[in-house]
Amino acid sequence: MLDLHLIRSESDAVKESLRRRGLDGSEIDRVLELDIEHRRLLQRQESLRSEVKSLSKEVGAAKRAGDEEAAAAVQARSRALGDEEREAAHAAEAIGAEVRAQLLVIPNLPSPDAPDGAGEEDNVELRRWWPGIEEGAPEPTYEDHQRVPHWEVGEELSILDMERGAKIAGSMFPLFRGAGSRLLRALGSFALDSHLDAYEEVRPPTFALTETLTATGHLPKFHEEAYLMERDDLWAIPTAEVPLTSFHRGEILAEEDLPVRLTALTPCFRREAGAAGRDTRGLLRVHEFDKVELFAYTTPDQAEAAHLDILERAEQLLRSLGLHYRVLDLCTGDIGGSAARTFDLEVYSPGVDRWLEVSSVSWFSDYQARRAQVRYRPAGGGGPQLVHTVNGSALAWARIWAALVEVGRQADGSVKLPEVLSPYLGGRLEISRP
RNA sequence: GGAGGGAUGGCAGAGCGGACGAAUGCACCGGUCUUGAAAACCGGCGUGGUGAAAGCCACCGAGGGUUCGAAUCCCUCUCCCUCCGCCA
Repeated sequence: MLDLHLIRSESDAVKESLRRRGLDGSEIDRVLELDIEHRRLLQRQESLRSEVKSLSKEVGAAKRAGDEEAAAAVQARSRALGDEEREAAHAAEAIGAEVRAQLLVIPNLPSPDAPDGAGEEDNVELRRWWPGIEEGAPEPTYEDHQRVPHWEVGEELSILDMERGAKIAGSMFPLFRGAGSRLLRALGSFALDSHLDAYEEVRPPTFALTETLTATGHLPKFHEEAYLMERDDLWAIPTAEVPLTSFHRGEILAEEDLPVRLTALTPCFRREAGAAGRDTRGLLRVHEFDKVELFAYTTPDQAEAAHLDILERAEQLLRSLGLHYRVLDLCTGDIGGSAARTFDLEVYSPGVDRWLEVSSVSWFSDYQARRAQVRYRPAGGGGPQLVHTVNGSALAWARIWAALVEVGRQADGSVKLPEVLSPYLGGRLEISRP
């Protein structure tokens, strides 16, 4: 969430910044209004409280002096004030809760560097890459045998079985089998191994508490998007960003320990509630998929470098897999609520003739850190400061799987996989008809 | 799942109804001493809210309650430890 002090002192600048996201500023006015009332009530409560406390001390002193009569008199006064104080406290608490609820749904301020725009169509393509581009190869065109959607390739080769997935869990829960299942596992291991030079591998829980999803900004606003296990009040994580952001929740880190870099391979669960009926085929949009996440807690000064490091690592994975991709700089209208700046990576999928989002690399400034209360003690002294958080997918593997089997499809229907995966596939880089 | 024991500042650990935001030790930061360091000694050393400031308020796992007054008493919950049962 945003800093309430900043909203008070720079309300016009905050509104101006949020206007770039298409907000009209009324939510800021609402917070300011509530905040003024909250502080008024708080002051009243605190002064009553202060008086009760000093009277209580008088009672103690009188009793010690053996003056029971005086003690009883002061007690009576204090009791009356105490009742008043309780009322004031409830009033202050109620409106304080409103302030917090309102703050929780106000999105982050976009970075000044993020391009302006209203929606997806205004995102800025920064660059494209394809195999051989460095040697001057032209942007690839694709053969007819590559123009087969992955769900058909998957069925032909018995490596993806959406029907059985649906039988087990309902539609949009994929089931990989045989060489397809092994390919998915290979991709995850390959990605994790690629980052162990700088990132600590973590295997976090797959379910998380409400607080944990609130810390990243997934709650309260997007509760429709996440699976909830009501009986135990646990949410299925929509991304490893959720548990990783809470790894240090409520902690104060030493500046010397920053940046803290973590990576995790987890399943990700999404209800896709707003997307009913769209992209229902194959792996374009599924309720469960595996993803490797790269994550860092940083000082504000380290954030940009950490953000670019994750972007570079995600791109490097795509290049080593030989996939045709593009990098988008998301416009202010398309950036997620918690982020200040986001780059998306999209892979070209010849079988469905679309660019598929396989990574989203975001800088959250202190927005999530404030919600999660993750701070660091500056080495030069002074009070604790909020860290910055950055993260990015590296990568969303179901969609990569889809692109690989389409791009790698040969004229005879078999699929050729990239060389880098050889160690993870026992040297079997070809998938052919069973 | 059953039975017990815990949770206090960065760490360890006292306090168990009034002068306690909290003893003491360690760690840490200044200073004295020293050629320098160590030791010793002196001083400092939590977080947040509110206020122009002085100050005031909150926080002893979390949430409720009792009381003039709660770290301390009561209730609920969470987590940790020990033992038993069950289990991949």
